[in-house]
Amino acid sequence: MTTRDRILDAAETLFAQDGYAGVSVRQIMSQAGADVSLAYYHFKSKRDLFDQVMLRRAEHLNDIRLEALEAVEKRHPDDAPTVEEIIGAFTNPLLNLLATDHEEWKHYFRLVAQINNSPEWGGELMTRYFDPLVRRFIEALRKALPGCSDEDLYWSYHFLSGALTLTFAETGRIDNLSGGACCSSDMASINERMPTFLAAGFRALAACK
Amino acid sequence: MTTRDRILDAAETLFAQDGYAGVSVRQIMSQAGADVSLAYYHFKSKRDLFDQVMLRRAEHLNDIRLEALEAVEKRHPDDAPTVEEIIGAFTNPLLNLLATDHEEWKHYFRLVAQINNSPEWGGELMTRYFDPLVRRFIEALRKALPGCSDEDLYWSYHFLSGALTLTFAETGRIDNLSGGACCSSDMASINERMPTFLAAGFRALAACK
DNA sequence: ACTCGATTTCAACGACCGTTGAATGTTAGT
DNA sequence: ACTAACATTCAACGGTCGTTGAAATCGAGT
Repeated sequence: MTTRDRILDAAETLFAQDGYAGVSVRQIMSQAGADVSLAYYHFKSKRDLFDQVMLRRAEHLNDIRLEALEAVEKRHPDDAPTVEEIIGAFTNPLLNLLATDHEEWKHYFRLVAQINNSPEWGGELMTRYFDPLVRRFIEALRKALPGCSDEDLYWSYHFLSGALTLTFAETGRIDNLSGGACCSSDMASINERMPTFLAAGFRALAACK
Repeated sequence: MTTRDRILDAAETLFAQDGYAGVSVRQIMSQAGADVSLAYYHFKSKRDLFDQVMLRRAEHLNDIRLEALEAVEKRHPDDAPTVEEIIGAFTNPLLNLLATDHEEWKHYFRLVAQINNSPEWGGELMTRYFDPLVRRFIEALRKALPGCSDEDLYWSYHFLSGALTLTFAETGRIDNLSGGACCSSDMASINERMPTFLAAGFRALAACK
Protein backbone atom coordinates (compact mmCIF):
# COMPACT_ATOMS: atom_id res chain seq x y z
CA MET A 1 0.00 0.00 0.00
CA THR A 2 1.28 3.42 -0.96
CA THR A 3 2.16 6.00 1.66
CA ARG A 4 -0.55 8.30 0.41
CA ASP A 5 -3.13 5.59 1.06
CA ARG A 6 -1.78 4.87 4.52
CA ILE A 7 -2.13 8.55 5.35
CA LEU A 8 -5.69 8.59 4.03
CA ASP A 9 -6.57 5.49 6.06
CA ALA A 10 -5.12 6.89 9.26
CA ALA A 11 -6.81 10.23 8.70
CA GLU A 12 -10.13 8.56 7.99
CA THR A 13 -10.01 6.52 11.17
CA LEU A 14 -8.97 9.41 13.40
CA PHE A 15 -11.27 12.02 11.85
CA ALA A 16 -14.16 9.59 12.26
CA GLN A 17 -13.31 9.16 15.92
CA ASP A 18 -12.63 12.72 17.04
CA GLY A 19 -13.70 15.02 14.21
CA TYR A 20 -11.63 17.30 12.05
CA ALA A 21 -10.52 19.68 14.78
CA GLY A 22 -10.00 16.89 17.30
CA VAL A 23 -7.13 15.32 15.40
CA SER A 24 -3.70 16.77 14.69
CA VAL A 25 -1.64 16.14 11.60
CA ARG A 26 1.03 14.76 13.89
CA GLN A 27 -1.37 12.12 15.26
CA ILE A 28 -2.38 11.11 11.75
CA MET A 29 1.18 10.76 10.55
CA SER A 30 2.18 8.90 13.66
CA GLN A 31 -0.59 6.35 13.05
CA ALA A 32 0.39 6.20 9.38
CA GLY A 33 3.99 5.56 10.41
CA ALA A 34 5.46 8.44 8.44
CA ASP A 35 7.07 11.80 9.06
CA VAL A 36 4.85 14.81 9.72
CA SER A 37 6.03 16.79 6.75
CA LEU A 38 5.07 14.00 4.37
CA ALA A 39 1.48 15.03 4.93
CA TYR A 40 2.32 18.31 3.19
CA TYR A 41 4.16 16.59 0.40
CA HIS A 42 1.16 14.44 -0.52
CA PHE A 43 -1.55 16.98 0.35
CA LYS A 44 -1.81 20.74 0.22
CA SER A 45 -2.99 21.18 3.78
CA LYS A 46 -4.84 19.47 6.61
CA ARG A 47 -8.09 20.63 5.09
CA ASP A 48 -7.13 19.25 1.67
CA LEU A 49 -6.30 15.90 3.30
CA PHE A 50 -9.75 15.91 4.86
CA ASP A 51 -11.40 16.61 1.50
CA GLN A 52 -9.51 13.76 -0.13
CA VAL A 53 -10.63 11.40 2.63
CA MET A 54 -14.22 12.33 1.88
CA LEU A 55 -13.84 12.15 -1.90
CA ARG A 56 -12.07 8.81 -2.05
CA ARG A 57 -15.07 6.74 -1.03
CA ALA A 58 -17.87 9.09 -2.05
CA GLU A 59 -17.32 8.45 -5.75
CA HIS A 60 -17.40 4.68 -5.39
CA LEU A 61 -20.45 4.90 -3.16
CA ASN A 62 -22.31 7.04 -5.68
CA ASP A 63 -21.41 4.59 -8.44
CA ILE A 64 -22.72 1.46 -6.76
CA ARG A 65 -25.83 3.19 -5.50
CA LEU A 66 -26.63 4.33 -9.00
CA GLU A 67 -26.05 0.80 -10.29
CA ALA A 68 -28.41 -0.57 -7.66
CA LEU A 69 -31.10 1.93 -8.61
CA GLU A 70 -30.75 1.20 -12.31
CA ALA A 71 -30.95 -2.52 -11.65
CA VAL A 72 -34.19 -2.03 -9.75
CA GLU A 73 -35.61 0.12 -12.54
CA LYS A 74 -34.61 -2.45 -15.16
CA ARG A 75 -36.71 -5.02 -13.32
CA HIS A 76 -39.72 -2.74 -13.89
CA PRO A 77 -39.76 -1.94 -17.61
CA ASP A 78 -43.44 -0.95 -17.56
CA ASP A 79 -44.39 0.23 -14.07
CA ALA A 80 -42.45 2.11 -11.40
CA PRO A 81 -40.47 0.25 -8.70
CA THR A 82 -41.94 0.28 -5.20
CA VAL A 83 -40.78 2.73 -2.56
CA GLU A 84 -39.22 -0.16 -0.65
CA GLU A 85 -37.18 -1.21 -3.67
CA ILE A 86 -35.88 2.32 -4.25
CA ILE A 87 -34.94 2.81 -0.61
CA GLY A 88 -33.37 -0.62 -0.67
CA ALA A 89 -31.21 0.48 -3.59
CA PHE A 90 -30.10 3.40 -1.43
CA THR A 91 -29.31 1.39 1.71
CA ASN A 92 -28.32 -2.08 0.48
CA PRO A 93 -25.00 -0.96 -1.03
CA LEU A 94 -23.99 0.38 2.39
CA LEU A 95 -25.04 -2.85 4.08
CA ASN A 96 -23.08 -4.91 1.57
CA LEU A 97 -19.95 -2.79 1.97
CA LEU A 98 -20.13 -3.10 5.73
CA ALA A 99 -20.81 -6.83 5.54
CA THR A 100 -17.83 -7.56 3.30
CA ASP A 101 -15.29 -4.81 4.09
CA HIS A 102 -16.47 -3.70 7.50
CA GLU A 103 -13.20 -2.24 8.76
CA GLU A 104 -12.65 -0.39 5.51
CA TRP A 105 -15.96 1.42 5.47
CA LYS A 106 -17.21 1.80 9.01
CA HIS A 107 -14.93 4.72 9.77
CA TYR A 108 -16.07 6.50 6.63
CA PHE A 109 -19.74 6.17 7.56
CA ARG A 110 -18.99 7.49 11.02
CA LEU A 111 -17.36 10.48 9.43
CA VAL A 112 -20.28 11.10 7.09
CA ALA A 113 -22.67 11.01 10.05
CA GLN A 114 -20.73 13.74 11.80
CA ILE A 115 -20.49 15.85 8.66
CA ASN A 116 -24.18 15.50 7.95
CA ASN A 117 -25.07 16.76 11.42
CA SER A 118 -22.55 19.59 11.55
CA PRO A 119 -23.95 23.05 10.82
CA GLU A 120 -20.51 24.15 9.70
CA TRP A 121 -20.11 21.49 7.02
CA GLY A 122 -23.36 19.57 6.77
CA GLY A 123 -25.06 21.96 4.41
CA GLU A 124 -22.24 22.35 1.96
CA LEU A 125 -20.20 19.15 2.01
CA MET A 126 -23.11 16.73 1.79
CA THR A 127 -24.45 18.80 -1.07
CA ARG A 128 -21.14 18.74 -2.89
CA TYR A 129 -20.51 15.02 -2.56
CA PHE A 130 -23.94 13.43 -2.72
CA ASP A 131 -26.51 15.78 -4.22
CA PRO A 132 -26.55 14.60 -7.86
CA LEU A 133 -27.17 11.04 -6.77
CA VAL A 134 -29.74 12.02 -4.16
CA ARG A 135 -31.67 14.03 -6.74
CA ARG A 136 -31.68 10.99 -8.98
CA PHE A 137 -33.19 8.90 -6.16
CA ILE A 138 -35.79 11.54 -5.40
CA GLU A 139 -36.89 11.49 -9.02
CA ALA A 140 -37.35 7.74 -8.79
CA LEU A 141 -39.34 8.17 -5.58
CA ARG A 142 -41.49 10.82 -7.21
CA LYS A 143 -42.53 8.29 -9.84
CA ALA A 144 -43.27 5.68 -7.19
CA LEU A 145 -45.41 8.15 -5.26
CA PRO A 146 -47.50 9.93 -7.88
CA GLY A 147 -49.12 13.11 -6.62
CA CYS A 148 -46.66 13.51 -3.74
CA SER A 149 -45.64 17.15 -3.32
CA ASP A 150 -42.04 18.31 -3.62
CA GLU A 151 -42.00 19.43 -0.01
CA ASP A 152 -43.17 16.05 1.24
CA LEU A 153 -40.55 14.31 -0.87
CA TYR A 154 -37.69 16.48 0.35
CA TRP A 155 -38.72 16.32 4.00
CA SER A 156 -39.17 12.57 3.76
CA TYR A 157 -35.70 12.22 2.32
CA HIS A 158 -34.36 14.46 5.07
CA PHE A 159 -35.84 12.17 7.75
CA LEU A 160 -34.39 9.19 5.89
CA SER A 161 -31.00 10.86 5.78
CA GLY A 162 -30.98 11.46 9.53
CA ALA A 163 -32.06 7.92 10.37
CA LEU A 164 -29.57 6.45 7.93
CA THR A 165 -26.49 8.37 8.97
CA LEU A 166 -27.11 7.84 12.67
CA THR A 167 -27.70 4.13 12.15
CA PHE A 168 -24.54 3.61 10.12
CA ALA A 169 -22.49 5.71 12.51
CA GLU A 170 -22.59 2.74 14.91
CA THR A 171 -22.21 4.91 17.97
CA GLY A 172 -23.26 2.20 20.39
CA ARG A 173 -26.21 4.28 21.52
CA ILE A 174 -28.84 1.66 20.71
CA ASP A 175 -26.75 -0.96 22.50
CA ASN A 176 -26.87 1.09 25.70
CA LEU A 177 -30.50 2.10 25.36
CA SER A 178 -31.73 -1.42 24.70
CA GLY A 179 -29.60 -2.95 27.43
CA GLY A 180 -27.92 -5.17 24.86
CA ALA A 181 -31.10 -6.32 23.10
CA CYS A 182 -30.00 -4.48 19.94
CA CYS A 183 -26.52 -4.13 18.49
CA SER A 184 -25.27 -1.16 16.44
CA SER A 185 -23.32 -3.37 14.07
CA ASP A 186 -26.06 -5.94 13.48
CA MET A 187 -26.56 -5.31 9.77
CA ALA A 188 -29.17 -8.04 9.38
CA SER A 189 -31.44 -6.34 11.91
CA ILE A 190 -31.01 -3.02 10.13
CA ASN A 191 -31.68 -4.57 6.74
CA GLU A 192 -34.92 -6.12 7.98
CA ARG A 193 -36.23 -2.88 9.42
CA MET A 194 -34.90 0.29 7.86
CA PRO A 195 -36.47 0.11 4.37
CA THR A 196 -39.82 -0.96 5.85
CA PHE A 197 -39.80 1.84 8.42
CA LEU A 198 -38.77 4.55 5.97
CA ALA A 199 -40.99 3.44 3.09
CA ALA A 200 -44.00 3.57 5.41
CA GLY A 201 -43.04 7.13 6.33
CA PHE A 202 -42.78 8.19 2.69
CA ARG A 203 -46.17 6.65 1.94
CA ALA A 204 -47.83 8.27 4.94
CA LEU A 205 -46.63 11.73 3.92
CA ALA A 206 -47.58 11.21 0.29
CA ALA A 207 -51.06 10.05 1.28
CA CYS A 208 -51.75 12.88 3.74
CA LYS A 209 -52.86 15.81 1.58
CA MET B 1 -27.10 37.90 33.61
CA THR B 2 -24.38 36.30 35.69
CA THR B 3 -20.90 35.75 34.31
CA ARG B 4 -21.28 32.02 34.65
CA ASP B 5 -24.33 32.15 32.38
CA ARG B 6 -22.59 34.31 29.82
CA ILE B 7 -19.80 31.76 29.68
CA LEU B 8 -22.29 28.94 29.24
CA ASP B 9 -24.09 30.83 26.47
CA ALA B 10 -20.90 31.58 24.59
CA ALA B 11 -19.68 28.01 25.00
CA GLU B 12 -23.00 26.63 23.79
CA THR B 13 -22.99 28.76 20.66
CA LEU B 14 -19.39 28.02 19.76
CA PHE B 15 -19.45 24.30 20.61
CA ALA B 16 -22.60 23.96 18.49
CA GLN B 17 -20.84 25.63 15.56
CA ASP B 18 -17.44 23.95 15.59
CA GLY B 19 -17.61 21.06 18.03
CA TYR B 20 -15.78 20.54 21.31
CA ALA B 21 -12.29 20.31 19.88
CA GLY B 22 -12.92 23.07 17.36
CA VAL B 23 -13.30 25.77 19.99
CA SER B 24 -10.70 27.10 22.41
CA VAL B 25 -11.38 28.31 25.92
CA ARG B 26 -9.92 31.64 24.83
CA GLN B 27 -12.50 31.98 22.04
CA ILE B 28 -15.30 31.20 24.46
CA MET B 29 -14.14 33.73 27.04
CA SER B 30 -13.57 36.35 24.39
CA GLN B 31 -17.17 35.96 23.19
CA ALA B 32 -18.34 35.98 26.80
CA GLY B 33 -16.38 39.19 27.41
CA ALA B 34 -14.40 37.90 30.34
CA ASP B 35 -10.85 36.90 31.16
CA VAL B 36 -9.62 33.44 30.17
CA SER B 37 -8.85 32.32 33.67
CA LEU B 38 -12.41 33.00 34.80
CA ALA B 39 -13.38 29.87 32.91
CA TYR B 40 -11.33 27.91 35.45
CA TYR B 41 -12.78 29.79 38.37
CA HIS B 42 -16.36 28.91 37.41
CA PHE B 43 -15.65 25.46 35.95
CA LYS B 44 -13.15 22.73 36.69
CA SER B 45 -11.94 22.34 33.13
CA LYS B 46 -12.93 22.76 29.50
CA ARG B 47 -14.54 19.35 29.62
CA ASP B 48 -16.50 20.26 32.75
CA LEU B 49 -17.71 23.43 31.06
CA PHE B 50 -18.90 21.30 28.16
CA ASP B 51 -20.77 18.96 30.49
CA GLN B 52 -22.50 21.87 32.20
CA VAL B 53 -23.58 23.24 28.81
CA MET B 54 -25.20 19.91 28.06
CA LEU B 55 -26.78 19.53 31.50
CA ARG B 56 -28.27 23.01 31.75
CA ARG B 57 -30.95 22.50 29.12
CA ALA B 58 -31.23 18.69 29.25
CA GLU B 59 -33.02 18.78 32.59
CA HIS B 60 -35.59 21.33 31.48
CA LEU B 61 -36.11 19.47 28.23
CA ASN B 62 -36.70 16.19 30.04
CA ASP B 63 -39.17 17.91 32.36
CA ILE B 64 -41.37 19.43 29.68
CA ARG B 65 -41.27 16.30 27.57
CA LEU B 66 -42.44 14.24 30.51
CA GLU B 67 -45.21 16.77 31.17
CA ALA B 68 -46.33 16.55 27.56
CA LEU B 69 -46.42 12.76 27.70
CA GLU B 70 -48.38 12.73 30.96
CA ALA B 71 -50.85 15.23 29.54
CA VAL B 72 -51.44 12.97 26.56
CA GLU B 73 -51.90 9.94 28.80
CA LYS B 74 -54.33 11.86 31.01
CA ARG B 75 -56.49 12.44 27.96
CA HIS B 76 -56.76 8.64 27.61
CA PRO B 77 -57.84 7.33 31.01
CA ASP B 78 -59.09 4.05 29.56
CA ASP B 79 -57.28 3.29 26.30
CA ALA B 80 -53.70 3.97 25.21
CA PRO B 81 -52.77 7.16 23.35
CA THR B 82 -52.02 6.82 19.65
CA VAL B 83 -48.48 6.56 18.33
CA GLU B 84 -48.86 9.99 16.76
CA GLU B 85 -49.80 11.53 20.09
CA ILE B 86 -46.84 9.99 21.88
CA ILE B 87 -44.38 11.05 19.21
CA GLY B 88 -46.00 14.48 19.25
CA ALA B 89 -45.32 14.67 22.98
CA PHE B 90 -41.67 13.95 22.17
CA THR B 91 -41.30 16.50 19.36
CA ASN B 92 -43.78 19.28 20.17
CA PRO B 93 -41.83 20.60 23.17
CA LEU B 94 -38.83 21.12 20.90
CA LEU B 95 -40.95 22.87 18.29
CA ASN B 96 -42.45 25.13 20.95
CA LEU B 97 -39.08 26.03 22.40
CA LEU B 98 -37.73 26.88 18.97
CA ALA B 99 -40.84 28.86 18.08
CA THR B 100 -40.73 31.02 21.22
CA ASP B 101 -37.03 31.15 22.19
CA HIS B 102 -35.40 30.26 18.92
CA GLU B 103 -32.01 31.86 19.55
CA GLU B 104 -31.82 30.32 23.01
CA TRP B 105 -32.37 26.76 21.96
CA LYS B 106 -31.22 26.34 18.39
CA HIS B 107 -27.54 26.16 19.33
CA TYR B 108 -28.30 23.52 21.92
CA PHE B 109 -30.11 21.32 19.42
CA ARG B 110 -27.25 21.66 16.99
CA LEU B 111 -24.93 20.51 19.71
CA VAL B 112 -27.12 17.52 20.58
CA ALA B 113 -27.18 16.49 16.92
CA GLN B 114 -23.40 16.41 16.81
CA ILE B 115 -23.13 14.52 20.08
CA ASN B 116 -25.72 11.98 19.01
CA ASN B 117 -23.77 11.20 15.84
CA SER B 118 -20.32 11.12 17.41
CA PRO B 119 -18.93 7.66 18.13
CA GLU B 120 -16.75 9.16 20.84
CA TRP B 121 -19.63 10.67 22.83
CA GLY B 122 -22.87 9.58 21.21
CA GLY B 123 -23.15 6.30 23.01
CA GLU B 124 -22.39 7.52 26.48
CA LEU B 125 -23.55 11.14 26.69
CA MET B 126 -26.96 10.65 25.12
CA THR B 127 -27.46 7.71 27.44
CA ARG B 128 -26.48 9.74 30.49
CA TYR B 129 -28.65 12.75 29.72
CA PHE B 130 -31.73 11.33 28.03
CA ASP B 131 -32.12 7.63 28.68
CA PRO B 132 -34.56 7.64 31.61
CA LEU B 133 -36.97 9.83 29.67
CA VAL B 134 -36.53 7.86 26.46
CA ARG B 135 -37.28 4.62 28.26
CA ARG B 136 -40.45 6.19 29.61
CA PHE B 137 -41.52 7.09 26.05
CA ILE B 138 -40.71 3.64 24.78
CA GLU B 139 -42.94 2.12 27.45
CA ALA B 140 -45.77 4.36 26.28
CA LEU B 141 -45.13 3.31 22.70
CA ARG B 142 -45.13 -0.33 23.70
CA LYS B 143 -48.67 0.08 25.04
CA ALA B 144 -49.76 1.87 21.87
CA LEU B 145 -48.31 -0.94 19.75
CA PRO B 146 -49.33 -4.18 21.48
CA GLY B 147 -47.39 -7.17 20.30
CA CYS B 148 -44.51 -5.11 18.96
CA SER B 149 -41.18 -6.74 19.76
CA ASP B 150 -38.51 -5.02 21.83
CA GLU B 151 -36.09 -5.00 18.93
CA ASP B 152 -38.61 -3.32 16.64
CA LEU B 153 -39.35 -0.71 19.29
CA TYR B 154 -35.69 0.12 19.92
CA TRP B 155 -34.78 0.24 16.26
CA SER B 156 -37.81 2.39 15.50
CA TYR B 157 -36.79 4.82 18.22
CA HIS B 158 -33.26 4.82 16.84
CA PHE B 159 -34.52 5.85 13.39
CA LEU B 160 -36.67 8.51 15.04
CA SER B 161 -33.68 9.78 16.96
CA GLY B 162 -31.59 10.17 13.81
CA ALA B 163 -34.33 11.93 11.90
CA LEU B 164 -35.11 14.20 14.83
CA THR B 165 -31.59 15.32 15.66
CA LEU B 166 -30.68 15.98 12.04
CA THR B 167 -33.88 17.94 11.48
CA PHE B 168 -33.43 20.13 14.55
CA ALA B 169 -29.76 20.68 13.78
CA GLU B 170 -30.88 23.08 11.04
CA THR B 171 -27.76 22.50 8.96
CA GLY B 172 -29.22 24.07 5.83
CA ARG B 173 -28.82 20.79 3.98
CA ILE B 174 -32.48 20.51 2.98
CA ASP B 175 -32.44 24.11 1.81
CA ASN B 176 -29.63 23.31 -0.63
CA LEU B 177 -31.04 19.97 -1.73
CA SER B 178 -34.51 21.32 -2.40
CA GLY B 179 -33.23 24.42 -4.17
CA GLY B 180 -35.03 26.59 -1.63
CA ALA B 181 -38.37 24.75 -1.72
CA CYS B 182 -37.85 23.65 1.91
CA CYS B 183 -36.34 25.60 4.77
CA SER B 184 -34.44 24.09 7.71
CA SER B 185 -36.00 26.47 10.19
CA ASP B 186 -39.59 26.12 8.99
CA MET B 187 -41.05 24.60 12.14
CA ALA B 188 -44.60 24.50 10.79
CA SER B 189 -43.51 22.24 7.92
CA ILE B 190 -41.69 19.96 10.34
CA ASN B 191 -44.65 19.83 12.69
CA GLU B 192 -46.97 18.81 9.88
CA ARG B 193 -44.75 15.99 8.71
CA MET B 194 -42.43 14.50 11.30
CA PRO B 195 -44.95 12.79 13.62
CA THR B 196 -46.89 11.42 10.65
CA PHE B 197 -43.76 10.07 8.97
CA LEU B 198 -42.33 8.50 12.12
CA ALA B 199 -45.60 7.07 13.44
CA ALA B 200 -46.13 5.30 10.12
CA GLY B 201 -42.67 3.80 10.46
CA PHE B 202 -43.37 2.52 13.97
CA ARG B 203 -46.65 0.97 12.82
CA ALA B 204 -45.08 -0.68 9.78
CA LEU B 205 -42.39 -2.35 11.90
CA ALA B 206 -44.89 -3.41 14.56
CA ALA B 207 -47.18 -4.92 11.94
CA CYS B 208 -44.44 -6.80 10.07
CA LYS B 209 -43.87 -9.98 12.08
C1' DA C 1 -13.03 51.32 59.07
C1' DC C 2 -12.26 46.33 58.75
C1' DT C 3 -12.70 41.85 57.40
C1' DC C 4 -13.59 37.98 54.73
C1' DG C 5 -15.20 35.54 51.02
C1' DA C 6 -16.44 35.75 46.22
C1' DT C 7 -15.02 37.45 41.88
C1' DT C 8 -11.83 39.18 38.51
C1' DT C 9 -7.27 40.46 36.45
C1' DC C 10 -2.54 39.62 34.91
C1' DA C 11 1.35 37.10 33.56
C1' DA C 12 3.13 33.02 32.64
C1' DC C 13 4.08 27.60 32.22
C1' DG C 14 5.17 23.80 29.02
C1' DA C 15 3.05 21.35 25.33
C1' DC C 16 1.34 21.04 21.02
C1' DC C 17 -0.47 23.18 16.71
C1' DG C 18 -0.18 23.68 11.17
C1' DT C 19 3.20 24.53 8.09
C1' DT C 20 7.76 25.20 5.68
C1' DG C 21 12.56 24.92 3.51
C1' DA C 22 16.53 22.71 2.91
C1' DA C 23 18.97 18.47 2.91
C1' DT C 24 18.89 13.53 1.98
C1' DG C 25 17.70 9.20 -0.03
C1' DT C 26 15.58 6.40 -3.82
C1' DT C 27 14.44 4.91 -8.38
C1' DA C 28 14.04 4.72 -13.48
C1' DG C 29 15.61 6.27 -18.02
C1' DT C 30 19.74 7.42 -20.69
C1' DA D 1 27.75 6.81 -14.39
C1' DC D 2 24.55 10.84 -14.77
C1' DT D 3 20.47 12.91 -14.43
C1' DA D 4 15.98 14.13 -13.14
C1' DA D 5 11.83 13.28 -10.87
C1' DC D 6 9.94 11.44 -6.90
C1' DA D 7 9.91 10.34 -1.95
C1' DT D 8 11.40 10.97 2.66
C1' DT D 9 13.82 13.01 6.76
C1' DC D 10 15.16 16.67 9.97
C1' DA D 11 14.93 20.86 12.32
C1' DA D 12 12.60 24.68 13.04
C1' DC D 13 9.12 29.02 12.65
C1' DG D 14 5.50 31.66 15.07
C1' DG D 15 1.27 30.90 17.18
C1' DT D 16 -2.20 28.86 20.05
C1' DC D 17 -3.53 25.45 23.32
C1' DG D 18 -5.38 24.16 28.38
C1' DT D 19 -4.26 25.39 32.75
C1' DT D 20 -2.36 27.71 36.98
C1' DG D 21 -0.87 30.83 40.97
C1' DA D 22 -0.58 35.15 42.85
C1' DA D 23 -2.24 39.59 43.15
C1' DA D 24 -5.96 42.97 42.80
C1' DT D 25 -10.86 44.33 43.24
C1' DC D 26 -15.40 44.15 44.95
C1' DG D 27 -19.48 43.88 48.27
C1' DA D 28 -21.89 42.52 52.41
C1' DG D 29 -21.74 41.96 57.45
C1' DT D 30 -19.57 43.69 61.67
